[in-house]
Amino acid sequence: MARKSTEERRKEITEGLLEAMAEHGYAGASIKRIAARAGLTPGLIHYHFDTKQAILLALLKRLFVPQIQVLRSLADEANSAEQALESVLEALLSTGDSADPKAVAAWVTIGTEAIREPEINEAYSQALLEIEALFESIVERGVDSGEFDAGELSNRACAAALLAVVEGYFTVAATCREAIPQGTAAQAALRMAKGLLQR
Amino acid sequence: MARKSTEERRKEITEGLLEAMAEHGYAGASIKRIAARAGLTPGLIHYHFDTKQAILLALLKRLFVPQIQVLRSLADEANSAEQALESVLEALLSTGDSADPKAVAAWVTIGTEAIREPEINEAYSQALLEIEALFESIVERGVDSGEFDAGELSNRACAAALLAVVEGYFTVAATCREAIPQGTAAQAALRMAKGLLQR
Amino acid sequence: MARKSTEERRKEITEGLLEAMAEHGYAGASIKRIAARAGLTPGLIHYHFDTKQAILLALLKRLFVPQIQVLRSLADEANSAEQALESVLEALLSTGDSADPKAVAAWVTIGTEAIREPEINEAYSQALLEIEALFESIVERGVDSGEFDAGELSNRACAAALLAVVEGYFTVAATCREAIPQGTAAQAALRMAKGLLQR
Amino acid sequence: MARKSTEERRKEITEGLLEAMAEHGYAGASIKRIAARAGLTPGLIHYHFDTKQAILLALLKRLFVPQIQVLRSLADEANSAEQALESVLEALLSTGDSADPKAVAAWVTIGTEAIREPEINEAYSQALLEIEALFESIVERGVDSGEFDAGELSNRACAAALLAVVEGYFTVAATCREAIPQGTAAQAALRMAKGLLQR
DNA sequence: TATGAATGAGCGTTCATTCAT
DNA sequence: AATGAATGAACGCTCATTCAT
Repeated sequence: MARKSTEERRKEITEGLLEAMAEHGYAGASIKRIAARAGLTPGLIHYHFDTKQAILLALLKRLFVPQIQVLRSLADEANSAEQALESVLEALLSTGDSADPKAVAAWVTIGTEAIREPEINEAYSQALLEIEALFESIVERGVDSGEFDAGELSNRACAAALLAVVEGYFTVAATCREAIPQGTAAQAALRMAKGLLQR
Repeated sequence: MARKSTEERRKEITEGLLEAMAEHGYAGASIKRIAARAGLTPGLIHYHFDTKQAILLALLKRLFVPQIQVLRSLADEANSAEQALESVLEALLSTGDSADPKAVAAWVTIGTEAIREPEINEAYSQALLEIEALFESIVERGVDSGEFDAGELSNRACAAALLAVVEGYFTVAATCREAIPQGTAAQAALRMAKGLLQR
Repeated sequence: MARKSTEERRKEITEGLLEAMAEHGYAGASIKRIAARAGLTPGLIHYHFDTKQAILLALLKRLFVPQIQVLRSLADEANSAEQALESVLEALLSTGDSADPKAVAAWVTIGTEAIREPEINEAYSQALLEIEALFESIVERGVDSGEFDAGELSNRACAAALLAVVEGYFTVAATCREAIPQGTAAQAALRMAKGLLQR
Repeated sequence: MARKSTEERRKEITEGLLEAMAEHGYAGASIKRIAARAGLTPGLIHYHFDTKQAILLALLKRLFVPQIQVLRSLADEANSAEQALESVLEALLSTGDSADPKAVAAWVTIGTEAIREPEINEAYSQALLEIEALFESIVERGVDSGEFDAGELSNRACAAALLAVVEGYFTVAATCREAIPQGTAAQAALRMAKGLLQR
């Protein structure tokens, strides 16, 4: 086995978990399977990660961090709150609707682990809260500019609703793709968002 | 141990799975733990269920069937499509928002198992499709009566969006309750639904 | 595999540990080896014992409890403190000197585990303290009757010294039998004991 | 890392084993832990020692050789056999009673490894036999000078008894310090030795 | 000398399932 | 209908040792 740096190996291993998890779930993604997917020997996994959970946390980070950065850029570059909303939902849901199914399945699976593993919960909750905060900033911008009106709801409650829409499309896409008419997720979400925030 | 009918035992066992799953996830809900929660001996579990997966399917049914019946009644009894929408969302999301967290966690967990277990997927997908069909019938009723206008979206796409909202609130509630301002889920969902379907 | 009660199995398993430990030490006495010695399958070990350490504790008890009972009887039945001392040392050291080498090796091995495992330490310490207490009661009896005189030492310090003699013979017997001229342990120990306690 | 001579490194490594063993026992003293305690990298350990067992042998030597030399000097410098006995027991048991607990624990731990590892057994046995020989020479000197009388026991049997006392105090001190009233070990041992050898 | 990635066997433990009672 | 002992495979993880660098 050619020697590589820990950073390279860690990337390969999280990728191995992604693939193993898509096929077998988290519990079924055994160290042996992760290793096989990554083309490594099982013993090496624990040289680079202390625990299996640590791999999951690394995968969560790898899925989330680039995504949230893209979303923030899109929001920043938009000329209006409405445009920001549109491009963020588009970015999230053309993924949720049609793009990398493995990543979506992994995201949903991580969410389920987060229900009862405190450390996973902390990281996953933080991710959800960052997405929510992004939505809230867009809502606030729209309210300030007069584009939006949250009615009786707080900006935060609106942001939570938008977060729920996105997470919900992920869940449905991962479990019952046929329930979502192809290509309608982003459009329907945007329509709901505008309805939620209309003057 | 006094002998009980198979039906009573099956109910106790699915309840045991619900509780064990809330604490340990599906993989962690061992037969031993399920038995302990149900106050039974491990050997008895396999007398009433062939496999662990069969218990999960029974739990899914137990969670879903009464719920969909209630929802259908609410929709039928409503005087308008809008009122049907309101009472259905209210029924689903006052649950998703504040009611039995164990049931919500179990539902989300079952969804994740459905990603890769064909038999679970079939049952879970059918459940989602039934909820979607209910939403679609409400949308159709509203469109027919002139209350709603789905715009460029098909009735089905609108129903899928409403399904996503509900599932999304469940997921977020199960993993990061603090992300949802208390008591706003049903109201925000209704606002989105009306925006989605406004004339 | 014929079905037996837990109590029978637990006895077989502690016996398996005794034998595996004599040959491989505690760390080397793997569950697999214990099972093989006991003629059981590995999975069954953990049905009857929660942890490997629990087996060690059970073995400690099995080695110690009958022994201390015998010693107490011997002391009680003796007509004088001197005779009590003689029969107790004889009982301990004809064992330590020549009898079941596996049991002696196991005892010494358990002692070493007791250095750093708190639960083992508690049980092993209690065993040592019970032996010491027995010696102390004999010393006290002798002092009271005028047979013995502990000089500047407390009765307890004398008991500790006697305990050390016994434990020391065990250790030397387990590691370097040739260092002890055969059949001299009990006699030499008694001579030392009398010297320690002479008027 | 500045390069150091092999001899210095070997000393650091045996010291690392001593500390790791005090906390985790021999089996639990992994190369990684030894390296960490010694402030070295794991790979380097096997540059200086072929096997883990070789480190244990080196540690045994490091603990034993300086000690036996001191003891021999003390015996040589004494004006009488009795004085020799007194200073040797004092040197051994003010250690066993109160001094470096890590070294005592390590000594006892090495003894247990010696039960079943032939190479360790050889080295440990030799150490015990050298201590015994020292005691035997003191006994012989006393018998020759008329200070001592071994009675029916051989000089060797007396030496073995003294060895047992010392080893026993080590064991008890390592496992159940509270069993030994502080500061009494050397005094009680000497009283026993004199009793053993009295005219 | 020194590093730390890599190996593969083995560890204690858990598990769904079976089945004699 | 019920018990709980029994099975054997698989689990996450640790390990002494090797070796390319």
